[in-house]
Amino acid sequence: MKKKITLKDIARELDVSVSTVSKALKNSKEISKGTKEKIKAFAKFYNYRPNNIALSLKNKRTKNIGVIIPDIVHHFFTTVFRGIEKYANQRGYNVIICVSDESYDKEVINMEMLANGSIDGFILSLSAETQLKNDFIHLKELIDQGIPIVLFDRVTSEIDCDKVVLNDRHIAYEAVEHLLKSGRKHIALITTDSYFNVSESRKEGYLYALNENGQVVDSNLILTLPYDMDNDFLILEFFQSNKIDGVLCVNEIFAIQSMSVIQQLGFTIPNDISIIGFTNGNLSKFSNPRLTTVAQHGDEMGEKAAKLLIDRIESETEEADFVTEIVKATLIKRGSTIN
Amino acid sequence: MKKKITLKDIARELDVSVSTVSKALKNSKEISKGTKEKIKAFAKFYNYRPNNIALSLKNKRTKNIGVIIPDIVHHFFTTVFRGIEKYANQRGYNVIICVSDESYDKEVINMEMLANGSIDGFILSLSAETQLKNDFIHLKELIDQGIPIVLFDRVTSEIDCDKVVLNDRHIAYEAVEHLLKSGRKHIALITTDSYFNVSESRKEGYLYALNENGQVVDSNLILTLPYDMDNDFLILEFFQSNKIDGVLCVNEIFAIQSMSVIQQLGFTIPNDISIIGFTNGNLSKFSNPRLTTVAQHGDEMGEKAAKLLIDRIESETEEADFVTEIVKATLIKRGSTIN
DNA sequence: AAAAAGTACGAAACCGTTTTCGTGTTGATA
DNA sequence: TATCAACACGAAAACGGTTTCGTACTTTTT
Repeated sequence: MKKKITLKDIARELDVSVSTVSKALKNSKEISKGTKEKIKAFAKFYNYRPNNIALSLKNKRTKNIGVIIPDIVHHFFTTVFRGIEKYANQRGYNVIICVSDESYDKEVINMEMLANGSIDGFILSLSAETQLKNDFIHLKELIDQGIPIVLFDRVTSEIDCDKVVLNDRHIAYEAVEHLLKSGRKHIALITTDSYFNVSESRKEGYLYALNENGQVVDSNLILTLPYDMDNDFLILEFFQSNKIDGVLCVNEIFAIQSMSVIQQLGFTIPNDISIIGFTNGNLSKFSNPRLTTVAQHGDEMGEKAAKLLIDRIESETEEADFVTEIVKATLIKRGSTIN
Repeated sequence: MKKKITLKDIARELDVSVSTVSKALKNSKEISKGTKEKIKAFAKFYNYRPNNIALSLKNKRTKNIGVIIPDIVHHFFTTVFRGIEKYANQRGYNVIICVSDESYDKEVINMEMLANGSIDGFILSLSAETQLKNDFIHLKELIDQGIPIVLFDRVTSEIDCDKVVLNDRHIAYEAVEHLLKSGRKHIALITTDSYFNVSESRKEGYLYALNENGQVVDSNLILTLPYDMDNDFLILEFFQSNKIDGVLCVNEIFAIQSMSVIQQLGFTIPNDISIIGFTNGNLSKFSNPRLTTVAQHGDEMGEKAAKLLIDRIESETEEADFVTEIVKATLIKRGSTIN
């Protein structure tokens, strides 16, 4: 077993001091050419690599960023994470990830675990429970300690920090307009409980599009489903008891479930009923017909969030103003709507 | 801004030594009751938390584990990761994740970045390129340095370490038997290039099941597709030019693509052709008909891998023998086969 | 009353780096 | 020949903890 070699080991073997070794490896001009070469050769031969932990302690920089997301088995979050990881790696950062599981307590515990020196900053998307409780002291305390935070997607106006969000309202508007343009008259919305700020924004876009186009809003055509439950029956009932020719769903699963129910009821898509979903994941890509959907560009959100965070971590000058970056969603038109 | 408080700060304020503070907070009997209470109260009031980095340096234990996976936007890997994260957190470990992107070089770079003190051990699934090159010196070197490694799913016999794998061969056998029992005679296999050990095992199971049941193996009925490409046309051609009444696909995407092609060709599922896939993700759950598939129990694999790793990290006694744990897959029977 | 034992704390080393501040030696300058 | 840079290196502090060992003081034992 070849144990990792330290500066001290090199110093001992070469009969110089630790400081000389350190300087030689950093190419300091204080050290003579000969000594430098000798030390470098030795270090290379024994594959010396400085110990990250010691560096972190010295520099008070870990080069780690913490990511807290509500769920990892979820297409959107994984794409965001991929963007974060890719960008962070490019800048020499590693990513520690914790899953809050939509729980306030886990979010708090995870953040506290990491905040004691393990990371230089956080990127997070609020858990459902946190949004419901509307309690953000844990975030405030960390910010108060000088730890930078970037929120993405599920954000809150209660916290003053950098944010990355989707233009949810506008893209929902655009989606509904797309339905209207193909002659749809009875457009439904299938959404989640409104404590998700994203659902709320999408609903606003939906309502706005109807109003702008002189449609009356029928509240019966808005179905609010609990998050992540088995709601096939509710959806079935919804389509049975309402006259609907177009639907906007705030996520991919609702859209696929609706598609299944609609086909079960003997309607054809998109002729009888058009559907648009959110999230351009495998479900949308491989459904039959292919689902028209809103691509949220998670990778881009992740990269933007990571850039904001790392820039702030590395900024010497205190406190640039906080910014909110808006990622523009794209409506991907496929077979579930008439184009 | 309330900076984090250190032992030194407490010592200074309370006019005692750093060692006294440290001992008091650890409830050492060396310290008098009064002093302990005073120090604890102060620490609590100022919300003292020991610095993880300093602890890591002292203890030579980071309480971090490194996870290297080929892809994060992938149902199976995310479920494994969820299992790892859940178990590791329970035991007080954090998880640093790096994505190799199926690239050998990235795998090496990521591992080297983390190996210099950032983590206590690795859990990884080999990248496609690594399996293709069949080059594992990076793993060997780390093991040689005393860093424990656990391989899962995409493993290799070249490396002697703890492993967690699925009983791929057996479950493929079982899947094919399920098709045979419902009277299928012409069972196809859609698989990936054989440098993936898992695909190879599944193929073995397929062949074995046919042989055991007195079926002749028709090599035309084995379609090998490049990984993660657009192969709709190849699949179409495959079903057009062969008489097939049952298919086993080594992943979910191939299964869904096949389903789509089959339906496009006017066949009905499962009556004309039965399908079985691998991975019980959303695609399988929400397809039409629902896909009979092999549940790989990623969560369980992740938990097992994390347990193996942490046990080894924390084992004082050197070198227990390496084990290979086998997770039993389950065939989930749904509408794409006849039961 | 002297010796032994117990109590409560501090000093210092250590983990692996970086960095500041000497310091001894050499060669050049006045 | 005394003075002064320049050169090449080492000692030590610092990051924030833990832990071993020493010690002054008090209490118990003989």
